[in-house]
Amino acid sequence: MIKCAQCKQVHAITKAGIVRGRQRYHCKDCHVYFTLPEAAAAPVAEKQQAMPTIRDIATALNISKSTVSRALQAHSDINAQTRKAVLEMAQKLNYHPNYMAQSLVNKKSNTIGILVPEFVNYYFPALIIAAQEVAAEAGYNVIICQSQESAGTEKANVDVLLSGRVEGVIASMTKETKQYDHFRSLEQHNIPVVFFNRICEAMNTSRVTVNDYEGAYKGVEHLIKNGYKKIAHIGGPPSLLLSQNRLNGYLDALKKYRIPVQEKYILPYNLTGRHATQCAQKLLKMRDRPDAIFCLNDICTTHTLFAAKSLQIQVPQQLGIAGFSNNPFSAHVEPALTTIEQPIQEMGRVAMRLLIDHITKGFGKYKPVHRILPAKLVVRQSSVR
Amino acid sequence: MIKCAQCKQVHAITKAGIVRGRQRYHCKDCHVYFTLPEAAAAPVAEKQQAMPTIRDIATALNISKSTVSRALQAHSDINAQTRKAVLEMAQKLNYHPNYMAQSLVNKKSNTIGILVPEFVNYYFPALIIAAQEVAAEAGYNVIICQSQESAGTEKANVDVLLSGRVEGVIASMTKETKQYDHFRSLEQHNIPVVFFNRICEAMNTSRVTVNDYEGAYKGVEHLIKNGYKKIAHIGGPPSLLLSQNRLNGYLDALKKYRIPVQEKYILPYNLTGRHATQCAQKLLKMRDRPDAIFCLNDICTTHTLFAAKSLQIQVPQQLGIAGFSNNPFSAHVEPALTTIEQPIQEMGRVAMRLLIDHITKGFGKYKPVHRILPAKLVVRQSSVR
DNA sequence: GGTTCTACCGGGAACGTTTGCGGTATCGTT
DNA sequence: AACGATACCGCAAACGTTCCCGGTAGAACC
Repeated sequence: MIKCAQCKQVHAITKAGIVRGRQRYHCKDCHVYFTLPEAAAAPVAEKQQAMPTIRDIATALNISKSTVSRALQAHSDINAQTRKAVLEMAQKLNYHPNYMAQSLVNKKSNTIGILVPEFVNYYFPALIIAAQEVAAEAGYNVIICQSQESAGTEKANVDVLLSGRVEGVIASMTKETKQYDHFRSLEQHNIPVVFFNRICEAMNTSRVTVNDYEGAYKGVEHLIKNGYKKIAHIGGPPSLLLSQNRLNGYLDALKKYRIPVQEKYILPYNLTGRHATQCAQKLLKMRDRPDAIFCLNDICTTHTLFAAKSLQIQVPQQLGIAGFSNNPFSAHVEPALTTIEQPIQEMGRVAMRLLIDHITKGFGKYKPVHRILPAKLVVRQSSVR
Repeated sequence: MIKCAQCKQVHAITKAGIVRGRQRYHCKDCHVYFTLPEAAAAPVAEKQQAMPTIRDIATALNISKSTVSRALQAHSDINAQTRKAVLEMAQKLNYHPNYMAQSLVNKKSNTIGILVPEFVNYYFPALIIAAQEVAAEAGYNVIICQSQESAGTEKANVDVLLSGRVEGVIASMTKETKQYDHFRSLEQHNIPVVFFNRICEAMNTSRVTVNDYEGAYKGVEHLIKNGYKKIAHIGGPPSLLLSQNRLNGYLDALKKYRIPVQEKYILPYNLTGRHATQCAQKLLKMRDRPDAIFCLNDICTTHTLFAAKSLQIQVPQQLGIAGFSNNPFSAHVEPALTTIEQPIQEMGRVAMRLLIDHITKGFGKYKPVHRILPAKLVVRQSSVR
């Protein structure tokens, strides 16, 4: 129950925007706007005196702050002695330059945005950390945004990145994103974007993906060569390019080996574990049951494996399964999963390196490139009988 | 080969500090300081014109920037029409407030530091992402720093955080950190710190750990109750409190069940996979071989398992093993590992929530708390015969 | 002794915000 | 008609930097 800051009443309060993360309220009676006082300036006031500035150094040494600034930057026309004195005083006062003030005047935030749909799976966290690492080496901080598979929050996240004045963004789209205005808005502000994994076809930006088509092709080919003949595919949301590419790899492998495509064997799943299980069960309970399933990813493969086990279907004897990603657990389940290795960390590093390259080269001067990392087939027990 | 920016010679160049992440050089002949030109101001200049400010909105509407600022904040004494006009113009110009300028005047960075030793294992990335998530919900960005198990870079990282004017830090120490001046310096600047996992005993800050002692005790007790009698322990670096606590749990469990402690059965390992294997082999090649090993973590347990397999030692018949952490793969190796579950994500969330609580309460007003999350025994095949 | 050059330093504007304080209409009241 | 209250808006300082421009001292030169 929020009370008005003035009349102390509750009844006429409405929310009125958010300022710097804090909810702002409006009292229709008093016509007054206010935020809750709690996290007010109290701790800040204390903090302030503790943080010295170049001005403090300057007055302590009785010189100007211009000189201090230059001394700290090792600028050429500063006497060695004064420079020494400044550095010592900075040390003594425990001075730390204020990055935000520097960024403001330099018009350079040293910040890069990372925009991903979710954190629940192993994939994105691992990639983010790898990307963050190369950003840090290049002197950049990162702002991490999670769109939670919602196009709306994705848009809001781009606003945050814009306000943070990020110098570039690496991004992976939501599965429901169909409007690209927010990404275009980055482009308009000359902020380079590199898409990875879930790329945006409509945008002419750099991209890094794994070779989804080839990976799926190899996986299905492997199943065929191991004698499986009725190969199903649990795929991904058709909106994602990677789903399409993997599906095409699946289809072309069948075509190549003259295996007729059965529509009923192709199921798109919505990337949730529940649905993966449902799809697997649906396939496995068919009268004309497939004898192999190629899954979109290892999460899906694992659910398929468990579904098969609970239906007393032997893997790999009665059912061959293979997936995509080579998640860390994939080698350790029983039987171990055949999969297409996706170099997660490497993707993150490559995307970040590309982006930093674009940033330093300048927005106008680079040609977008599409880096396709090879997809390697890793054969384990789940597909070999 | 760096050439002087002036004389174009190479011989008299020395490094002279770093400015905003870029190496600065000094030519002793020309007495000139310079940085490499590449990443210069060129792209920035383009970027500038594209980013509107409140001034742009003000001139477009022929009002003052104060009014614009207040309108954007939904301040009380702004006319509804002008406010509407401002918001529309902001929309039209694609305005985004500059967070750095706001931070500068508000003396509030809305940033939190995360300081961890490494990214190679599953543990820290998972925890970071979980912590970042709750920070984001509260309107904070994070700066992630990796000390790479080096006390020196840990210190340097704290400087970065200080310069970023972070409002708080969650941290996990390096295994070699013995000086705490850098953490004290955070304290001096009234920046709250919450340690997790690898806590700093010397500092009176909040802490969140898993109950290491109890976990180890339960694990060893479980081994004893399953008939193992010669139980070894591959522990961690003695410098870390968690190593000590787990060791004590191990010792007390033995004591409780009147099993004599054998010094030779206790090996500290340095957290690398190689060394884990070495320790396991050393134990398993003893004449008086232990019949069970309790490991510091599941990484170590896995190496121990593989060492046993390669020595043809049957697990769990000839050797019982158990570990700590419940890594995602632990359930899937063969045999599945008995382990002490460590709620990683929960630790990250708890630490971040505690920190934000401290920040909003104000530095002076909170009492440090020690949150000890329960350690749950997860029994699987590796320890049951 | 005047001139030029070099080495070094300071003043002050600028970056994009917020906000205290003061100002000016407008309106109702007496 | 004079007054105060109210509603709304602008001026300018401040946040902590960087950097252009100018200034001054001493040295070197003719």
